[in-house]
Amino acid sequence: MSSVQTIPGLESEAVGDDRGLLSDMIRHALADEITTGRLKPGTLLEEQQIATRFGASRTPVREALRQLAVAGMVDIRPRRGVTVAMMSPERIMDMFETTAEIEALCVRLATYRITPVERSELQTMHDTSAEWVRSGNISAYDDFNREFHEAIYRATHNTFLVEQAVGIRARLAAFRRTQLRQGDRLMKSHAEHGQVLQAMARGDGDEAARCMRAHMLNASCALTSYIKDMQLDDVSGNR
Amino acid sequence: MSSVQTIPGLESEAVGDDRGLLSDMIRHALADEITTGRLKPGTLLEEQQIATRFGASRTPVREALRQLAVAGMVDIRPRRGVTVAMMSPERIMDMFETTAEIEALCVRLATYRITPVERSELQTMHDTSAEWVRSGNISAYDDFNREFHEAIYRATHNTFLVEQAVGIRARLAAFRRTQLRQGDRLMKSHAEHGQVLQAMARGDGDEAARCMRAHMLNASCALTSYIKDMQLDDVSGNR
DNA sequence: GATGATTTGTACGTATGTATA
DNA sequence: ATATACATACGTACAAATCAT
Repeated sequence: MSSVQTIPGLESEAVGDDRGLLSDMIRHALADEITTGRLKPGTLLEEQQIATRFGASRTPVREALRQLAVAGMVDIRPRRGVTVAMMSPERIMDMFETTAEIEALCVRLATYRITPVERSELQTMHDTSAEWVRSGNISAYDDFNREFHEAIYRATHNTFLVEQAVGIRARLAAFRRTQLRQGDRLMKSHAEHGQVLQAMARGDGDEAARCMRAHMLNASCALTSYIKDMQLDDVSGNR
Repeated sequence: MSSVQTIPGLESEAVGDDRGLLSDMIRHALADEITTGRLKPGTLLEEQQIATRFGASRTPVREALRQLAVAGMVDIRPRRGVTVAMMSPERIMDMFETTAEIEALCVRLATYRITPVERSELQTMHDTSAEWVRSGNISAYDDFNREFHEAIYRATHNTFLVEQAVGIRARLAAFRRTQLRQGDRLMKSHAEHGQVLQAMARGDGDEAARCMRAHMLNASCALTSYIKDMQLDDVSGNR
């Protein structure tokens, strides 16, 4: 279950950096727990508690929390503590719409700029994923899904855009994960990927964009019902 | 010269918070100096130096720098120091393209969702800006320009998208500022805004998006020549 | 509403790692 | 190549504010 969430700007260097900064380790750990949903919105994050948990002092913990705040994953109310970012249903929908639009944007650019090698890799990934659909391996499909979409980002050959897209996608990971369990979403998702690839193959960027937008909105709809259950936090949506 | 750059996630609370966090003050100050270009890419930022400059200890400075790193405004090389983020010409172009696409995206959504009041305000802003074009008041036009584009973001009624758009725009502020001085860019910019507004008035979101994309790319071209001069930093584009 | 406990915000000290002579 | 200098990374200490009673 390699749930390595790569949030641009939130990783210092490539893998293998074992003697990395403590604040980085803590930040990665917390970011992962937040994106996977293990740390639910509204949860208070006490510095000392986290520090002892990681066998560190408060200093690196504070730095980690401050950085997560910029990434929008936690909210800091000065002198009142840090909480996992509250996501109102409206905000979640806004984030989904933004993701859908940015993905559509990416796939349009990718259609015009993808290299033969990239196209081949993308198709291979897609074909391979059929196996996860057949076997109902949601976890594997979820991993593939991220790889698939990120491969499209990269095919834009716009590094900055890739970072933005990956960053936004990561922030919705907790919600997307469960979305695939809804009904026959897995199969539909696969089919929609196929449509996107076909439009890309025809070089029709606008159509690919439309397909992608529809794909994302379908995923969003599959999620809508679930979101309401997610709101197990009290009425403290305000301050 | 009210150059208040609002980077989403980089401000803790509304105005009036005088006894705010020191790290926030420092971060805002540094962010402003970086976005305005007063602090040039590649500049080394020493903790102690900044601390004494702000009459603070190194702790809040460190937190500020860490946060700026997540926002992509500085680069941190562990135990080697913090430098103002290097922007390669390729990266700048990537950022410009991304901005152009996101602005296009925003104006399309805005076309369908803008309220009559918002539409009126936007038109009024545009009309008023004609005065700055006539008088050649670049500073005033630059301020208006940001307001104009952000008003379009807001007209999407997607809070998250607004935050993303504003954040990306802010990171290009240093480059955009000078771009308006190029030739008759001021007048052209105004005319292009008018075309965008006309397309919006017709309810033609796709055409508005095309106009906006063209508008942004024109601004980008006006800048290309300038960017090369900006590269006064050595060949240390690598690590 | 006042007081005590807890937690955050800032300052400072020390060690480790990096750059330089 | 070794050693020196220096900046960073982390820990600890204290002050101030928030909250809980």
